[in-house]
Amino acid sequence: MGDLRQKILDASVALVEEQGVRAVSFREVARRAGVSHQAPYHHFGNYHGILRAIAREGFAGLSQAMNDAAERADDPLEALTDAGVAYANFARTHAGHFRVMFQRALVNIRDREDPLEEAEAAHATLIRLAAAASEAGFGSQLTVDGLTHICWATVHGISTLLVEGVLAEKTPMSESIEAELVQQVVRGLSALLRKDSEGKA
Amino acid sequence: MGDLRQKILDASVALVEEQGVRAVSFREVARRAGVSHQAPYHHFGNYHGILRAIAREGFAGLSQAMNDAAERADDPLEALTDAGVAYANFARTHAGHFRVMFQRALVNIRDREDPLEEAEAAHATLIRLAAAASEAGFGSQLTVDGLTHICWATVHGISTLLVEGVLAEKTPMSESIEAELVQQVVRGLSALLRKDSEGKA
DNA sequence: GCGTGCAGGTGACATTGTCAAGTCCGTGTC
DNA sequence: GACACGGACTTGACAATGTCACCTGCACGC
Repeated sequence: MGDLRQKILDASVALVEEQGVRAVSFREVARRAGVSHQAPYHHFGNYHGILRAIAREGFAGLSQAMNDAAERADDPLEALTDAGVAYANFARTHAGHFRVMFQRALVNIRDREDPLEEAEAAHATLIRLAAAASEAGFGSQLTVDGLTHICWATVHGISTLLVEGVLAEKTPMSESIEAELVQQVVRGLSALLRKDSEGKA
Repeated sequence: MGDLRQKILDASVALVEEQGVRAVSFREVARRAGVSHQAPYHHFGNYHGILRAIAREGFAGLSQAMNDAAERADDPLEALTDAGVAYANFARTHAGHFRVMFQRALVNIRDREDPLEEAEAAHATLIRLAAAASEAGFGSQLTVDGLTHICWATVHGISTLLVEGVLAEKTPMSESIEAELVQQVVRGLSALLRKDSEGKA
C-alpha cells in the first residue's frame, strides 16, 4: 500500500488551499494522514521536499490542461487563447498547487542541479503556442518575445488575482463569476491581438 | 526615539526580500533590531500585525507611485500606461512589500471590520485611470470593467513573474533587463489598445 | 539462516509564536 | 515633592514545529 505518499501530498495541498502555505506543517499533515510525525520525512526528505512535490504535480497538471485545450483549437491564436483560459482555470481550481508553484522562496523552479522538468515543459508549451501565433501574423506589432510575455503576464496576473481573492469586492466570489472573469480577460486580450493582425492585412 | 517600530518593519521587509515571508520570525527581526524577542509584539500585537503593517506601507507607496506617474502624462491612455509601468517597477524595487501585499493568507485586504484603506485607495486609483481611458475611447471593444481587468491582470502578472524570478532563464536578471521587460509588456498592451481605438475612428 | 534495505515509529533538541509577569522611565496631578 | 499611571521594553515559561539519531518490523535474495 504505497499510497501514504499521495495521501500526505493531498493533505498538504488541502491545507494550502484552506489556510495558506504557512499552515502546512510536517506534523500537521502527518496527523491528518494518521501517521507519526516522521513518516512524511521519510518520503520527502524535508519540508521543502513536500512543497517541491506539490509543485511537480501542479506543473504537470498545468501542462496537460494547456496542451489539451490547445489541441482542440483550429487556429493558432485560438489555441493560444484556449490554453490561456485553461491556465487560469487550472489556477482557480487548484489554488493549493498554484500558490506553491510560483513562489521562489518555497520552490526554486530553476535550481541549477535538479531543475523542475515539469515546469520547463509547461514553459516550453507556452513558448511553442505563442511562437505559432506570432508566426501566423497575430500581434504583428510585437516581437515573438513581446507576444509571449504579454500573454503570459495577463493570464498569470488574472490567475493570481483570483487565487488570492484580490478581485472579490466582498466575501468569496462564485465559481461562475470567476470563470466569466477569466473569459473576459483572456478573450479580451485575444480580441485585441486579432484586431491588430487585421489592421495590418 | 520612537524609531524601533520602523526599524523592525525595515528588518522584516529586508528578510522577506532576502529569504521569503517564511523567514520572517518575530524573534529574528527582534534580534536584527537588537531588542528582546517581545519588543516587536508590543508594537504590532502579533505576527500578522507586522505583515499588515508591511502591506500598509506597500500599498501607500504603490498608490503614490501610480498617481505620480499618471499626473505627468497628457493623455488618458498614457496616464494608465505610465501608472502601469510604475506599478510594476514598484513591485520590482519593493519585492519585500509586494510579496506580502497580495497574499490573502498573510494579509486580508478586505477584512470586514478593519479593511486596509491604503489598498482601497490604490484600487480606486486604478479604477479611476481605467475609466478615464475607456471614456476617451481606448479599448473600444471592451467594457470599462474589461479594460480595467485586462490592464490590472497584465501589470500584476508581469510584476509577480519578475518578483518571483520566474522569467529569469538562469541566475538573477539585471535591473535594466527587468525594466525593459516591464516596458515591453505594458507599452505593448498599451499599443494594442491604441490601435484598437484608431480602427474605430 | 541471515544480511540488507525499505517503511515507519520514538524520543530528543533548538527554535518559534504567544502569554503572563515583571522593570524602567517620563508625565501628569495632587 | 510624592505618587499614580501608562507606554516601552525585558524575562521566563509554554506548547508546537522541523530536524536529527536511533529503533522496529518485514519482505527479499542468496
